Amino acid sequence: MPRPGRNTYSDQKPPYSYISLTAMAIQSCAEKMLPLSEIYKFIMDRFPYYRENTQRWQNSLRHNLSFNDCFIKIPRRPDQPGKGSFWALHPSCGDMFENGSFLRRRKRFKVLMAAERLAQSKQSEAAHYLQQQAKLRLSALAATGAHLPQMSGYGLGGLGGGGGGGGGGVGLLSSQGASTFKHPFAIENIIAREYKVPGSLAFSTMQSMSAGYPLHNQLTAAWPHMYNAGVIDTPISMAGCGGGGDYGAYGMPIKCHGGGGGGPSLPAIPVPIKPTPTSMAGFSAPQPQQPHIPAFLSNSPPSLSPTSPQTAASQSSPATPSESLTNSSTMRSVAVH
DNA sequence: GTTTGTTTAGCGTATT
DNA sequence: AATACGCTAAACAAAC
Repeated sequence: MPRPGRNTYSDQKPPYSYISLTAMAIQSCAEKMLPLSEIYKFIMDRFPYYRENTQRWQNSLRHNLSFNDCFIKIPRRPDQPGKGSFWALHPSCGDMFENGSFLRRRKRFKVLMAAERLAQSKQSEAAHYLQQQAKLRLSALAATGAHLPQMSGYGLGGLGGGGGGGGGGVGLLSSQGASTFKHPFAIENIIAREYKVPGSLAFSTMQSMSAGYPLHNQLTAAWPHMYNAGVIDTPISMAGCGGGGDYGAYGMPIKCHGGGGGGPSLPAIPVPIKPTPTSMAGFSAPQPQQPHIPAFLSNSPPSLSPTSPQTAASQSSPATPSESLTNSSTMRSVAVH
């Protein structure tokens, strides 16, 4: 894998797959979701290589978005007209690149019903598992959500030294606290390792990260009214992107427009775009109002990107994702490797 | 008309 | 060798 020079890939093709690039773009945005056009923009802004042959790579990128389960499509809200939906990362896709190569994933990410998988083994175990998951989710949400600004789970809370910290100890929470978590696709992690971390160490770093990230927190933050109104029942309610979430993964301010701070926003209802082939028929989710919280709070040491901040990736005002996403089969699924 | 999204297909490469 | 993954191309439909 070519090792690009510092700060720029010049015209060389970046050593990242489209999946990586897309994930970077999504992660760079405070809302952790971007419309396709913004993903394009991010990639072109950051990688000059992709300023040419746009039709070719953009077609490939779209293919990847649709084809790979690690990307979730989130429809726009009705009051936010625009083309296309928003794209987010599947909460459980964090360890796709466990082998440290962003050119080639360890294994293709696919969603599969956790319960189904368990049911394949033992029904009683499945029930026990689901009960435990529900408890852990409650605990994790209670421990983190009450204090964390929206982005704290992505290490952004560390920008201000505060933010999250909610901390550890409970269930899925690691001792390092949620505020230092950086999603594997956060560009700090993706690019920083290029310069900072020898491969093996980077791998362990990646491996230390859990297989997910607190998407639920985002969702809750994005659509607090959904929760407050009882449309979605959740133990936490957080501020929107105006509440400290104005920084992207690069430490750059990210404009959170539209519904960000408190604009009138009717939530679009994200739908499970990629229903798992194995349907949930015959199986009822244990706690529909208690979304799947992956072990996202298993933190990695904070890594600073040597790359200078460039552009605030997103100026879009995404439709805030809905809890229905977490209730969907998508959220009840697990990464299957 | 353009953009977005889905799907299928083929090929090359890496991994097992 | 078989399989998995990534990339590219293309066709098509839907939305804007």
